[in-house]
Amino acid sequence: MATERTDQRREAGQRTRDGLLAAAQELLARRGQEGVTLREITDRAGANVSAVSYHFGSLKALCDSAIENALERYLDAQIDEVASLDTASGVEDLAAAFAGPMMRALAAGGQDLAVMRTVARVGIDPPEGWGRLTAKFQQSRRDVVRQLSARIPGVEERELDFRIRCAAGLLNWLVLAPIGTELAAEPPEQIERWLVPVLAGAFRGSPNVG
Amino acid sequence: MATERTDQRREAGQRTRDGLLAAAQELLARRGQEGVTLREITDRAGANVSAVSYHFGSLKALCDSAIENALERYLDAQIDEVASLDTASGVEDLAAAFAGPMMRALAAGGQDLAVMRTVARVGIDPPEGWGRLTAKFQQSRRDVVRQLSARIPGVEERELDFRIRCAAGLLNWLVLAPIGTELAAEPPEQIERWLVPVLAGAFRGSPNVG
DNA sequence: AGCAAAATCAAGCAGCTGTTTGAGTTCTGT
DNA sequence: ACAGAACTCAAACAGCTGCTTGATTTTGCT
Repeated sequence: MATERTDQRREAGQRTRDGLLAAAQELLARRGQEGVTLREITDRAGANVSAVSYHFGSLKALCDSAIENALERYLDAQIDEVASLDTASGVEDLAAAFAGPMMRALAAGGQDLAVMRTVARVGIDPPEGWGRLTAKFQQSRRDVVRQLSARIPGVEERELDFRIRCAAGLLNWLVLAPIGTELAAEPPEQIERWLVPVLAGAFRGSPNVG
Repeated sequence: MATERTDQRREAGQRTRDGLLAAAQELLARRGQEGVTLREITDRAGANVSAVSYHFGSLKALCDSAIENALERYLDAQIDEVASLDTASGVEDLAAAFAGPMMRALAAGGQDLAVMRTVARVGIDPPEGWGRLTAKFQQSRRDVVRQLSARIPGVEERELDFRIRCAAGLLNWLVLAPIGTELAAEPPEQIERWLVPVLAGAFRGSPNVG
């Protein structure tokens, strides 16, 4: 048979590897890096404890992988959504695009929400070595600064950057705190109808103060 | 001698009790409830491990006490500051008063900031029984809703309540996330000059959208 | 069929976790 | 002076932590 044929050993290995990643992400979202336990992950994934050492080297490495996955998925989604904005669109559209991935995950719940929670927790306790994604992270912010700068003239870039980080922080908070769960119980249209004005207002700032 | 005379035993007991509370709060602020360790607290406080059982009953009870202390100090400060607002003041003044305690703690650092971090973490992982402070917490929010409602007509109270919780979440985020540390390096006037417009903008929402 | 790589497994390791215990010290009231 | 309360302390406890080990099973290749 061709060497390209399905290698059942490697396939099974991939499956437990993915299961460990999924279980780790779920628990990271729920309790953060400090509250994650090796046995809890392996039990949930139906794997042996030594599978973690075998596939990832250590629990920390597994968590780092899970975090990196989550962060990359989120950043890609946000970068795409902001980049696809029409140049004629307003601040509200930018806010809606910026918050899009988070709002959808909030409404969807499940694993999507777990990914967002993991991302949000990383914003509080950043892992030591997250070098590979720092560039992508800063790119995302620079994209939004540019888009925002085109829509809100007369505010220097450093301040716009601050406002964007505030908006990102607020989104992270909504995903983590109980208020997010309450909000998720509302119909998705109301999430957007309530949240977008707040974000847009934060982007614009006070009208009378410089 | 009078029975009011200094009882050195009880005084010493109070001192280790307070030391344990302070150490617990410091560590709660830094690593959250999951990352706090009995021995780390007692080492930092220069006390014996069994002092925790003796004075509080358990590690969890000690943490609950520390959290309750922090939350009460914060809520009292915020309620006072918002209540002392002039009725002629605007949305920016309300935002400044609302954010006052947090902003000052951010600029001051040290133990004040640790208290705020503990408060912020509680917003994400609320302790099971925080019954005593639920009332004070809701009172604070109702006060701000009333003040905000007087300054922003035409928006229903439920939505104003949401905006206030967004503002509170943003403040909590600033205290916890690295951006807050960066912000604290700036002069205190700039913290206010940047943050108040964002909060006021979030309070007002979008001008063109209902 | 036979060999070797890939993957899984139960068992055990040292170290840390919160809590308990019983003896010890320090101070107060009588 | 003495009884007893208030407090501190070292030592031990069972249970959990992440990780390693050596054997075993499963699979692919010749």
